Amino acid sequence: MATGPLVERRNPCYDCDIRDTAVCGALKPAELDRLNAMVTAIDFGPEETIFYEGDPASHLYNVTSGCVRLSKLLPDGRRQITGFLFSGDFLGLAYIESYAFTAEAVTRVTVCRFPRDRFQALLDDLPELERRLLGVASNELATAQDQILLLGRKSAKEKVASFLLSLARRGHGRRGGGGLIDVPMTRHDIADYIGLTTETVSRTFTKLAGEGVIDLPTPQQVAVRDSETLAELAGDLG
Amino acid sequence: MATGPLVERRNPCYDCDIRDTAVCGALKPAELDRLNAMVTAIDFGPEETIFYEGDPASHLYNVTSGCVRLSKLLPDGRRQITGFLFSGDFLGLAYIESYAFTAEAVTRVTVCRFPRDRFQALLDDLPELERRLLGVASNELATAQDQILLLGRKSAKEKVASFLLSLARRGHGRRGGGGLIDVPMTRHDIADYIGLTTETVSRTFTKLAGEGVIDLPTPQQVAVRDSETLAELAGDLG
DNA sequence: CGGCCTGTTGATCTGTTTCAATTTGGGTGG
DNA sequence: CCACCCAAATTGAAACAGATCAACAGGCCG
Repeated sequence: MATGPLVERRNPCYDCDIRDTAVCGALKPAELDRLNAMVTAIDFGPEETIFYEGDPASHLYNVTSGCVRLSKLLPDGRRQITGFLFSGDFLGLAYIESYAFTAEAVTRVTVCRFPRDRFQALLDDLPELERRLLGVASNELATAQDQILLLGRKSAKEKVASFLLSLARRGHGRRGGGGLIDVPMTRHDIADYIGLTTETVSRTFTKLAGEGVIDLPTPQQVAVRDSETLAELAGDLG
Repeated sequence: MATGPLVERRNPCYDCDIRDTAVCGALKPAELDRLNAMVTAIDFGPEETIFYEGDPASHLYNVTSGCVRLSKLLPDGRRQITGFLFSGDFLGLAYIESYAFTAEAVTRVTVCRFPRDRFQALLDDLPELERRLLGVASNELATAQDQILLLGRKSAKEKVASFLLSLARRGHGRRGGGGLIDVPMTRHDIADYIGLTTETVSRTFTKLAGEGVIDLPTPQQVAVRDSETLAELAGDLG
């Protein structure tokens, strides 16, 4: 399980695919220059670690492609995945000295990395950016609360249905079109995200397929057959 | 279950107990005047509703005394409490049009209420305040992630231990001193917070008492006897 | 070609829920 | 002041969802 970046690139802002959707979208050209001057684009291979829980929080990140998982560990090794990030998602939003979770690449991943102190300084000059960050934080909070509802009160089937729906909505898989969901993470990752075991996740997928709600062309692809029922199973929106 | 404020008071900022600890602590006297001009202090009795999930998010709040619970409902009535708020806690942090959860008074509660639009306008002029709000959001996010870990991966006993520790740390009960924790919420509330049933919560309390980890002088008071063991059970800090 | 990781499926086990009383305690009206 | 009333809490027995233990299949890489 090697860690460390595969590739580093300077001045990536000017040909950024996601500039408008990410926090940087708030910036005027001159401001973008300032941001660009402090950013490094980095690639990570699957299973590589971006940072560990407890590391000094020296950088902020923006995911520009791929899928990242955030996780926390209990002393005995039990793992909880607190979130999956996709292209456009912000990472490292925390006014604390060290990261509260580990961030690892699920697929091949590209991130933009900003030194925290310099980003902070930029924030002082750009209330626009800070406003945007507050919006990001607010969204993440709402997402976290949906996940709390899921973990605390939903059955295995409801959890899986909710998970698939959120993937369908957020996962920027290229094939996102006709109800075909790209599932880049393993059953184990999914289990650690929705508070189940690998076996239960697998069984639930199989059962949903048996009921005609989904198809499983491959383990990494889910075709939604009956989105009506899937949404109903999910209970709420999430 | 009557709702509605018991008492309203204007210009409450000048004799505010918690001004320094709350977000308002960032303000200079002249700025405090502006805030004071838009704030109303409101009292709620136990079980009264401050706002409902889905209501237009017209106000922001600061809890100045008592205990508030935030909850979400599934269509069939299952409830998940997403958090308890105490004196000094901010409420309504959400850049969205409607509240994502219901807020209800657990005890008698006093809140300071700000109209959202006017508060927003104040924010435009006071980057200091916005910064502070970002800090609040960041803390809430970290707390939410701890709760996700608890809900997804901890046993009933670990959940209760973690809950008690967080109460001991956050609950501003006057008697907070010598390991005596004030537990203002019912077993049912606790259950809906940590993803269990009332019965399991009750049994777990009893068991912890039987093991000499805690004492239960009354259902609303927990005396920590062996904080070492309690912390170990909680697993992490949370 | 062989080994390994991921996923699936089966059989059993168990922590927690569910269902069902019973007890406790605080508030109220006589 | 006391007796009653009701909600909250506790305790017990039975049921169940999901975990655990175990075996096996398929795909990918060396």
